[in-house]
Amino acid sequence: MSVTTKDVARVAGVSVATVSRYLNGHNVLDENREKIEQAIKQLGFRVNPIAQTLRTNRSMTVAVLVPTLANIFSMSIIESIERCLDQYGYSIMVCGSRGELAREEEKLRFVRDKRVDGVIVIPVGSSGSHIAEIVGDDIPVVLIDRVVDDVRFDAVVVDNTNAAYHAVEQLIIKGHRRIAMIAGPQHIYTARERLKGYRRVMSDYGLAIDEDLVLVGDYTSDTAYGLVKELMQRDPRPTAVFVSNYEMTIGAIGCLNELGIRIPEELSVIGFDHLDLSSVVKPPLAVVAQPRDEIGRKAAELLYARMSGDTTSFPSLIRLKTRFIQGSSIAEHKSG
Amino acid sequence: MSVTTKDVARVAGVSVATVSRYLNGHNVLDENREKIEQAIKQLGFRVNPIAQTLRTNRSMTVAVLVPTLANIFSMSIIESIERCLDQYGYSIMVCGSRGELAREEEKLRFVRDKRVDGVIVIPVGSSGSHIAEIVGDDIPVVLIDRVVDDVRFDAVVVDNTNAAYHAVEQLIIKGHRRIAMIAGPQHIYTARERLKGYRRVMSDYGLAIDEDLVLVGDYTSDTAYGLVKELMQRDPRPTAVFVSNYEMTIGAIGCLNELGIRIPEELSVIGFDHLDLSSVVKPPLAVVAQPRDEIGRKAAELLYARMSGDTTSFPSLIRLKTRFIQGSSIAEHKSG
DNA sequence: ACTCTTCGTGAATTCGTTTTCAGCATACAT
DNA sequence: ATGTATGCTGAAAACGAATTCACGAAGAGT
Repeated sequence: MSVTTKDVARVAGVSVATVSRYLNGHNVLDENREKIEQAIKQLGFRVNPIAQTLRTNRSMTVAVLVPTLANIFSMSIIESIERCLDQYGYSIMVCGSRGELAREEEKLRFVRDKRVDGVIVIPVGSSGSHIAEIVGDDIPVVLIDRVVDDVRFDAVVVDNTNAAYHAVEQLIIKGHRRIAMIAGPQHIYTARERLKGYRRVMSDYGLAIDEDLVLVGDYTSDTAYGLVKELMQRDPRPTAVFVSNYEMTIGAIGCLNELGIRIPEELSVIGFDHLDLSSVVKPPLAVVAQPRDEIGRKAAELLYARMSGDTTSFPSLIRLKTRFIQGSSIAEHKSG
Repeated sequence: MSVTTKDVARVAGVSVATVSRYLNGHNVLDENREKIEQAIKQLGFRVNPIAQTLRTNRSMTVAVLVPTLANIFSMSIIESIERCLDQYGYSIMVCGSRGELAREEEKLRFVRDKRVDGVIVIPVGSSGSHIAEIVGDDIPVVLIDRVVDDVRFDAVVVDNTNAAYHAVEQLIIKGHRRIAMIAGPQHIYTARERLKGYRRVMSDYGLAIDEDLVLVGDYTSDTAYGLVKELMQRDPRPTAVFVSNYEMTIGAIGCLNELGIRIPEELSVIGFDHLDLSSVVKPPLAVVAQPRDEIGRKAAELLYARMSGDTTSFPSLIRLKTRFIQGSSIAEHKSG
């Protein structure tokens, strides 16, 4: 059926061992090299990566495991990982955990059995013991976006706390006092960190936090829509709001548009993630932008280093900076 | 190192053949079944999928090959494919062709060598002969979003021509005559189809097409930004514009906002794709929405059927309907 | 001229499964 | 009692590569 090293060996008049050595870049007599190259070309030989993997336990594949594929954050990251690892000859296998621990475990077992050489994962929970247990020490792991608190892994994250801190600080500087926050689900690392940033800056500026203005969503657009609706019924209303992820920003803006609330005259708004947004919304939205490409690239580079046996400064926590995009959605607030 | 069928066989006191038969659901003496199950549990045995693939040439994996990973269209589709095939025990391997034919070929060869059981691809060009040549008849292929004109493949697409037709028709019905279109690159199937729809409806309504109002972009946001800027310098200006993909819609809206052009008072706008957009933009944008989940699901189901040996009505072309979201970005035009 | 390395080689084994094939029961029909 | 289905079994041969090992032919050193 398909052409194997055995065929190549036969045609070239050498043994399969020599063919194999040639393929793996070992030394081969020039004479044999030529005959082998000729035979390979003539037969259209391509090495069978499956057989290779069975024998060597290396697959030149890394797994990327994320809670959900269909959001811009995951996708940009997957794209940049693919681009980066492609250069080194690695391909990627993507899996969705759908935010379920059981599925995360199941997928990890699956890719381990598939002999992937490395794993990049956005963990669903704050524990990583199951990850360590499943992939063991054989397979390098790099966490993205979130860290776990019980196992030491390499990780690439952004400085969520500072990002939130600086964003809210902008509002404070402009005179806002009643600043609301649409927070994310507190079982998710980034959501906790961002809320922490909010609390910290409020505290640092000596502002009391009205807990009625801190609404906890679930990182989805629909829920945020409802929360903002609820928020705008507070009396007195907040004069500004910080929304802490992309999907929720979408929902929030949609709601405000529908309520006919003018930005920033009636409400100053800072969104999160996704640059496009800031230009599409009128007025241009101030947002916290994550360096998505860089996250993916750094994670891929780090994983590649680990897969190549480089264990320098393990575990290394790479914390990237976010960027604040000014926009025009923040108004000066004449304090009262 | 790892525990194999041989170990299971030894512990259970049967032969590896019997273990294999048990694993593949063949008949086995109840007595042996019990002993094997016990041994498997005791040893924590997991079948090695690589060895399985080597032997059977089946990997329970399908490849998804798209021009770019990092856009919402690709990702939604990949997500729904993953969800669907996950049920059947298949996992997916995603690859990006970056719109380059050479890379598409290279990736196809790669996944074929990896013994994927099926391929779902958004082809970069309008020819599919290289696809047929590389994957041959062994591996089922389902095209998505675009069709090729030289080979018959199963395909799942949307009715781009009608989508554009109906969208522009809305504008015509509201009295618009100077209707601009931001078209996509004409080497891409969907872009051609959408432009065709525009031309057809204009012709059907007996409207002359001002070629100065048909600007061809490259499906990217930045280019569309420039094109819209150019467009608005036309004299007389168009009274409406139809933008024919998501990224270009982003760029167009961004530009219009920046120019301070009021929608729909000064310009009626219809965008493309991505529901979120219609709510975030003020006023809510009229858009043509593609049934992204359905595209992915149908493609996955079809591929699954093919992989299972069902060749009913091959090749089948599934053409899905788009949905027109009304929005408030279209004004009545008092014709002059 | 002699041993001692070094280098490239081929035969054979291995990776962990599935599958073929003959063998051996047992059950059934005659 | 004999013959033939039927059902399950284990030994062995795949699948296609990498690797171990012993070996022969050079080259180096004395």
